Amino acid sequence: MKSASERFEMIDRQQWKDLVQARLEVMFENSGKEGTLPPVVVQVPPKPEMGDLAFPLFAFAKVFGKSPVELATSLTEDINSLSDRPEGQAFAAGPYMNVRVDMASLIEKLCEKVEKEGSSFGSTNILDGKKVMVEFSCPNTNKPLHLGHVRNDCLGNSISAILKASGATVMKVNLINNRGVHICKSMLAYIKFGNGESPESTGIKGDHYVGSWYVRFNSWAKEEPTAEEQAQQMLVKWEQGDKETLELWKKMNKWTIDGISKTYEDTGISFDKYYYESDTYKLGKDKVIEGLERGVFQKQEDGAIYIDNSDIGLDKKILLRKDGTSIYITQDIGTAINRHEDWPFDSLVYVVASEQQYHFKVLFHVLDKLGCSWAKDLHHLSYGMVFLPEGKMKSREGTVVDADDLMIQLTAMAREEISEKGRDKDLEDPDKTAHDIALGALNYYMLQFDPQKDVTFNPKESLSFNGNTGPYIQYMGARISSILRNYTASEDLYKGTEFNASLLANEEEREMFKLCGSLPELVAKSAQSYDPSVLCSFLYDLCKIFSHWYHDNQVLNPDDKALSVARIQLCKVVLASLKSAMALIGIPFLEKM
RNA sequence: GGGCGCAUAGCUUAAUGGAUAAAGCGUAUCCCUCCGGAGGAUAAAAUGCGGGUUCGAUUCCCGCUGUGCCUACCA
Repeated sequence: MKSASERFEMIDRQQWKDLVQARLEVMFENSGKEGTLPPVVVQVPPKPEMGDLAFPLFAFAKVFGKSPVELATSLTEDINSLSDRPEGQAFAAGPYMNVRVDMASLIEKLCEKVEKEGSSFGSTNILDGKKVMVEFSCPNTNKPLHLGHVRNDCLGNSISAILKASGATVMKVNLINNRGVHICKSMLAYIKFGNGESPESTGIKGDHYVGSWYVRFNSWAKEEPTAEEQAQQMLVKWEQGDKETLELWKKMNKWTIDGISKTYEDTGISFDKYYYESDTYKLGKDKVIEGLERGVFQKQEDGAIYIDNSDIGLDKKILLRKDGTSIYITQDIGTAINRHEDWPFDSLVYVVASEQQYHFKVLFHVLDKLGCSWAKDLHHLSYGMVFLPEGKMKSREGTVVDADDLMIQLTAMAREEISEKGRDKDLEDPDKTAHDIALGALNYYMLQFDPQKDVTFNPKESLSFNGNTGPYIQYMGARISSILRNYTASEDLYKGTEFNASLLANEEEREMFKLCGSLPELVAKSAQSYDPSVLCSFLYDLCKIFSHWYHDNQVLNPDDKALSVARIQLCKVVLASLKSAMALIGIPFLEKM
């Protein structure tokens, strides 16, 4: 059976692979030797001039009693003598047999496909009919977003777009963490020292304003030993529904959420549904008790309910406190079950940092024990931590990279660069362009690495628009757009000239078509591995080849109309591929910049 | 202590068990009478240590060293 991604391949590797396997078997039979042949592997040669497909023959040397080099020679002869082989040429390359496929027909097919599919080029149907819920962001309402949240948001937003492009119906959900003792801390500091001020009266963005009281609490707590206790008492009052406490809580929550919403808006992040922890934190308690009654959980002597995880090699985990109140995992059990009842998903993806891997392992196991057949459909998209050169970011010590500050800084840098390059007069709205460039830089930076891996953010070195960056990608899009505008302006010159795909035959042109043609399988791959970085690499590779190519190859040349028309076709395919992939990783496309 | 990761050029990152380990930044040197130089070209520079599996290991296995996270009746 073919794997999902192979259905989108422009070059039919499977066909070649089957052919090679079949011919090797014939050769083996004719040799009269005994034994079984190992399976054929097909790979991509490391350099374009080595062809499009490669078949290493090392593994066959032993059974044939011949060197891989000899095998490559005879296999190549055999294959090239076949009249009904797929279009293309085989050639021996040391211990490999490589294949150069016939590009002209592939190019024509690809151009048609791109023309037909337009901005949806690259999408696939591997998840058709699937309902996928993606939970991400999940901020606390006691402080503004920092770089760690930004990685989460970019990933969640991008992976949702990628899943959608794979045919799934996606529900993006955010669970606002708006209760708990940490929330009470900023409230308490505000009561003590706030003097009734507000974001409006101080002109400070709401989330930053509340965050400043959280910081204030922590400095106060260093002098005041009862501070922590007072915060705890406030939480008790909150849980008892104390009117004044609730009112302040509502007011301050709104300040923060309004502020965070602005950040979302500013960074292109959106959700289909918001959940609030204050509404959901009690869910799950019944489920845990139910589990106890069914004997899948146990009760300690002091009354706390726990699950024994020794069957999966983990420690036991408390699920309900001895006083009967919920903890973090109790709530997650409840919300998962609740969500599945609300919107029966085929899959639920939690975008949460790797530090919570243990938590999710336990959570999924608990749900499985509770008899949720869909527990196997839960996926923790665990991403690595974002560190600064000095180490981990700490809110309390003020060593965080603030999300808003970062955007402001990037936007200012972009705006300055626009002026420096004298582009103001060419742009309709230089400020908006600057903002889009900042957004491109941010998203590309956050998504270019393997999500699993920790990243180090060096502010000085990371904030760049040159080299392997979002703006570089945007720039190539703008340059191609510019060429296409020039073409349109002089279209009369080229009227009546037919597109001839065989004029696009140099290595770079072949490479670009091959790359663009592989976009659907790359989108499928990024969906299956929950990894947008695949698309970042695609974009960068494509732009790099295009940059080099158009530096040496004039696209528009009235003296050679056929060549110009062919190259314009290439530009169109590249541009469509860029646009599609950029949309999936949140890089705004710019006609001009 | 136990569990889960990670270790590739000076720095930040790539590389389905296969061909000369790929880029960006930084460094050095070139290129605008050429569709917009946020560009292009050239150069120096790397698989932590020790075993194993394999025809072949950056990739898989074991040990060591270093490093990060988790190991709450916090979230």
